[in-house]
Amino acid sequence: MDRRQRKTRAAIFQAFRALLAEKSYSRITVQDIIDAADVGRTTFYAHFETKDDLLKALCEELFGHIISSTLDCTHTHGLYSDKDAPQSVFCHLLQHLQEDENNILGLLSSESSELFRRYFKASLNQLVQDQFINQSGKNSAGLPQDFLINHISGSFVEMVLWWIKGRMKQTPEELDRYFRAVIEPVL
Amino acid sequence: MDRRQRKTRAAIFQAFRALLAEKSYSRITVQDIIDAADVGRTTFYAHFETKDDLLKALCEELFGHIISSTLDCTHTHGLYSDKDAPQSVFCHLLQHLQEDENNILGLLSSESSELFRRYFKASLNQLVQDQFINQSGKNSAGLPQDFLINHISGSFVEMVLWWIKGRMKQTPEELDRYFRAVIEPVL
DNA sequence: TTTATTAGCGAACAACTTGTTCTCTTTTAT
DNA sequence: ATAAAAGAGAACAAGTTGTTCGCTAATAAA
Repeated sequence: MDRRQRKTRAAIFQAFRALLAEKSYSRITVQDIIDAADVGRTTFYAHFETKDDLLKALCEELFGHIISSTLDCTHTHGLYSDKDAPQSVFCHLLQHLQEDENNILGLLSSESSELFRRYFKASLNQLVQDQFINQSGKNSAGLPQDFLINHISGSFVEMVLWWIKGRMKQTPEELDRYFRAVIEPVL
Repeated sequence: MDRRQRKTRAAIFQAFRALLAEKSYSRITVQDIIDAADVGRTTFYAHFETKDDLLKALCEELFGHIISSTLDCTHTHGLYSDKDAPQSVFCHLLQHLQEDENNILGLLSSESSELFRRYFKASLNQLVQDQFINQSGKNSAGLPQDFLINHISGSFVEMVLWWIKGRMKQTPEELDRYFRAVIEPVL
């Protein structure tokens, strides 16, 4: 890929993140983005079809990175098979999120970023589903598998949002304990 | 209130709902609404400050109705105190949602209706919080109370969305059973 | 190093959206 | 019957979107 393209793409992403940190997605205009990124209008539309397209690309980049990195640690530890492992998959995820604080969390907490939430959850769904299918074929209490998957990833997203709104006072380890407490009983 | 105002307000609400059923909130313009409601531009802005304001009003109307109706039944049955009551609070809620299928569910499932989700969850939060505070002062496993409240209402919203996406194949009673199965263990 | 290719710039553009401000007409309450 | 309130309708500035022009500069390949 052309160096110019890389630079432009990076500039747009960075500008977009900075803007997302200060105002809600729906109020950010393409004009804002190209002003902040200091690129021409034409250039923006050469890279992305729409603003939504940009958000999608950003989500894929961020979550793709986090999830794949988390999946790596899955090969050694199961989802929750090793009950007292200091590094459960979800704890790993939370740590990543904490590290990416400036990038991701502003995004997630900003109102109306429904698209962002959707990508986050979609990534989680896949992660959880992989774990369920590869590991335990049994679902407790006759609950539909997709219901359970949805419940787990949905609860996780909700928890993370709650965490952010509360200014992230808890450590990833604490949060992980909370999450285990409400999820393990249903596994 | 003036009869004209009532009629106008109703027309706008109805037009708004119809539009929400067919396209996403973010793509609905004020122009669409006033065309569908057949009211003047001035009239719309005399009633609502912005489009968001309209959504807020609609949410308050819909959820206010459902929640308060559900709260009534709370006085007889506790949240889950009467374990096998045919009418738990959540089941009650789900039945209401099913009845309002055409109105509410299209709204909730439509993409980007983050505001709508927020109001739904805010209403639920209050409902759950009331139950928690009035009823049992003990939270299991040392989980923070607001975490638990968030977990419960968040899970409920997620479940409802999952329900809708899956074309509402389950009955409210079935859903209620699912929900109890994943929530009761943490109470 | 030269050259063809590609990316980006900047301006202009039509089409649309928003929210406001007029004037004029109709409905309502009293 | 009449004053007050609500709505219609048109016009408006300001802003947004996505596209299309040439024109310039960076890049990769020869």
